[in-house]
Amino acid sequence: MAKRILNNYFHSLFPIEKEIVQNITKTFKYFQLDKNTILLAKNKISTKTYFLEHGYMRSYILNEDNEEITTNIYTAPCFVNDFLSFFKQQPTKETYQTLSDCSFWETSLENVQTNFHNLPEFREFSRLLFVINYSKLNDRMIEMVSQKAETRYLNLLKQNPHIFQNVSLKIIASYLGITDSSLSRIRKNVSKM
Amino acid sequence: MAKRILNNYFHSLFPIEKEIVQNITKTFKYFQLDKNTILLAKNKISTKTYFLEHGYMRSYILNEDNEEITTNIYTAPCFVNDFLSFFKQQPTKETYQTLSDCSFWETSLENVQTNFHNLPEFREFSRLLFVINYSKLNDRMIEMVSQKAETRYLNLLKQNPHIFQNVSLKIIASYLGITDSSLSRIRKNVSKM
DNA sequence: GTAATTTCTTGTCATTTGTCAAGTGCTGAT
DNA sequence: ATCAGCACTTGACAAATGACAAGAAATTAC
Repeated sequence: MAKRILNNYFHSLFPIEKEIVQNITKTFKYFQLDKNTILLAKNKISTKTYFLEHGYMRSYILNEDNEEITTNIYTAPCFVNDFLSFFKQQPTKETYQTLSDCSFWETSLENVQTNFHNLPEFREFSRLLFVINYSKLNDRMIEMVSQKAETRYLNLLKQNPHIFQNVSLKIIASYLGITDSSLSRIRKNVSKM
Repeated sequence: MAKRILNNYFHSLFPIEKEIVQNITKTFKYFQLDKNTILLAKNKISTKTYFLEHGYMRSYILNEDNEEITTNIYTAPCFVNDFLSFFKQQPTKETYQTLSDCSFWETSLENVQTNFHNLPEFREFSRLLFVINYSKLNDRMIEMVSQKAETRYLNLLKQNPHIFQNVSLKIIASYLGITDSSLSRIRKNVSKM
């Protein structure tokens, strides 16, 4: 499998030499998963870092009533990592599941550590990836506390329209922090306007 | 001013040699701010990293109705950073304000960069700090989407009772994503039980 | 192709939270 | 000492969202 998409992802984030990217990605291995497969289960320790090349994924937790709360929806191409589990080598609280047939590139914690210590460019890249993820999470949190469900729905529809063709409304609803009934009503309202 | 609290903070996070910590913190400068002072204003670029030694702070944004939404409440001792602004050198969306008289240690981006490149232990520390912050933010986000206001209030009261003695209920309410009226009613309800 | 399952919508009603306005009590400036 | 402003509470009502159940539509399994 060609690593074109993986390599391009590095270039899209910040300026970096082709040779360095190839050096970083040479340890990445390709694999595929069918729809509705668990990539990383709750309570497991993440030992790999994953790049989602094609497809859709989500992470979710179970609340006290054993309902699945979708914490994130991933649209390829992107990295899919449980930072806490991966870097602190502790069990994850979340479950990572494919929402469509997916293709991935993975590499081990050891390879990441090696690159991190040997390649300043990889450190820059990792830091940037961290910061971008942190920032997205912060934006999402601000959205959750300061905007009503309809606004959050409209923002998601605008920023990520594809997921509405590929992810069930029930999952999107739990990502928005509402029930599927409420989302259904909001969609009805919006379509009337 | 003695750097005891600052130095101890490093040791409390992970095992690290005393000499290395002293090497890291030798460039930190001490300063104080009165209550209700802006540490870092919206649209400014953060050029310093701050360690809050004593006191309480918050960060907030303005929503479309120009209401202040508290994004974070900081209880000393802790680092107070706008990661995105600091590491990408771009304007911050948030304003950082003291909620009590505060004392700080600060150092420049250049010093952080130098330490980051020269000291593997500092890289580890930074990564850990980042992962911890990311994880806290993720937990908060999950709480916001999956629990009702009363539960969020009770959790905050349990995890951080001090802030109720030091931060106004209006600010705490906006941190919890509700109005001050609602928080007042919730408190009344809870006290009845 | 048919049955089973899942997804999505909708109705009814309850609960939570917001909005606005008023009132009380505290604090700080002069 | 007084006044202005702020923090907090409360009441009345409105809006948003949830809970539950039923049914329609789409998808999946066999």
